[in-house]
Amino acid sequence: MAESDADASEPMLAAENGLAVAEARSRVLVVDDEESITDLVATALGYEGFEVETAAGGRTALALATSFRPHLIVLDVMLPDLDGFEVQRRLKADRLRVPILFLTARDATEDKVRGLTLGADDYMTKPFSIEELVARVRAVLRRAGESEPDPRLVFSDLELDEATHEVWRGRELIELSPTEFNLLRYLLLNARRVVSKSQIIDHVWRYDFDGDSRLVETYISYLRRKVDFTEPKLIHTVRGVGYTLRKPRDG
Amino acid sequence: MAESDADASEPMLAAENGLAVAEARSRVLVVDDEESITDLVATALGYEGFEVETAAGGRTALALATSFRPHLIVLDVMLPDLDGFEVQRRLKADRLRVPILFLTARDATEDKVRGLTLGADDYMTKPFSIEELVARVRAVLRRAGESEPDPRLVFSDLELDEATHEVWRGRELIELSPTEFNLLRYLLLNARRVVSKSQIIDHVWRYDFDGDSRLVETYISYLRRKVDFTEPKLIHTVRGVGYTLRKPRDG
DNA sequence: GCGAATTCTCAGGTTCCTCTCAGCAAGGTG
DNA sequence: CACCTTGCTGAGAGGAACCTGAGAATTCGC
Repeated sequence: MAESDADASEPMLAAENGLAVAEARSRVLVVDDEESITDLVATALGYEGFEVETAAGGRTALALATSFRPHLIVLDVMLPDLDGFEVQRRLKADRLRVPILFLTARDATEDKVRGLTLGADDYMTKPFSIEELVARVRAVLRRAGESEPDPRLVFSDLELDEATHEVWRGRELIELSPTEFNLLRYLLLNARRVVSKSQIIDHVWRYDFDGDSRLVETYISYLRRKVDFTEPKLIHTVRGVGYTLRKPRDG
Repeated sequence: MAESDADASEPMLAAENGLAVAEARSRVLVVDDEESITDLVATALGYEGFEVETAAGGRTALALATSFRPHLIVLDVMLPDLDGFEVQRRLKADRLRVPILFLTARDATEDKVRGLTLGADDYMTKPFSIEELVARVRAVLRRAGESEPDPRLVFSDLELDEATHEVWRGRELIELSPTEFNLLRYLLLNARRVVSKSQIIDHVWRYDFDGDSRLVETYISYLRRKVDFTEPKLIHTVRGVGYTLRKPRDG
């Protein structure tokens, strides 16, 4: 009986699947007064391997900024006590240089938030999709110099660059709409694994989407036409279960 | 990039039964107001080696959550007192982080259940099949306990991967329909053990299936044609009793 | 605000799957 | 062997899951 239960000393990186290898866990602070939002974001980021702390207001956030020392703050602009910009100002005043990903209501913004994308900071409008949030968190950390995985997702001759938002099939550059891009990225992140339609909806669509999950079929159809027009076919239906990226035959 | 190499020559030394390695018994709490359901699920999970407790309502469930300290809760959404989501909310409020597998009626879903496949949680629609429930319970526990390698079931040169839904016989990739896949998984889980046709119906088909158990013969026939076309034959009939996976030599 | 791009809904068509049945094969028993 | 029981498998009806084109609704860019 070989009892090597200690630890799998062989990291055995999952072959083709470019799945998360042990990175030094980045700490993320999530600030929003709606608990459903902090829950959602914390769950998603926690599952992605981040160390997460949450706060419901600006003052708590400032306190945690010094004790938890996050590498990034996901910060709602609208807060009951101090608004997001005020939090940012005070952090700067305290010489705490930490990049911020702002969350804002869909309409309000435009002017105030513009200019944020210049520095290390970025912003997203609510409601957002989980996959997009995760992608931006990684992007901001990458810009800020934290070590983050290569923003290139590759499977067979299909290639997606998160930084430039370009997609290639072989030598051909493909134009995708935002949703198509996000769906393809999700499939690439889970290459070879079968993902169900509800998983897709949960990750790729905005969290307030309440339509039919059959919409996924339509977008798969779009993707097939745009990126899977050639052999080998990569997008496969697993009837009754979901979809998967897979090389046909002797993968 | 070279095509996939490696594997292939793996010695396949799971000669003996690739059956469940003894895990520290996980505790599962099953909550449903129909006793027939809790009975069914509790029996099945108990037989799979889980320590099981049941509750008929939300309040009892909450009480047991603290005293029984389950690793996972199988929770009906529709309950007489507190509904499933309320239970989830209160657990969170109490800082009891326990993953939940929700059970919902077949139609009701889509709207409220959305978002559950994000983190550790998951859901199933009623009526379900026992094997699928067990598979999901394991999947959720695996996710919650941090990633184990791909859940592969192996017997002789027959191999089934639950994550990618791929089935191999030797080097050949096999296409299976959902029911065929579930049946084969059940046989693999019970490798070398003889399972009767009624056991198969009870575990692999939805619990409200009321057809003839001779249907199993048809599916065994399909499986033989697809995965047992070569020596050594692995699927064997035990006349008057049932079926079993077995290598011809031993017996 | 207007046109264009994108997202989403819907329904017809298609493919594949499930399940039933019937006739034949194989094992068991007198 | 004759007979009976049990299992095997091909054929096919009906249905479920899926695909895709067309167009309505929404959002975006200017």
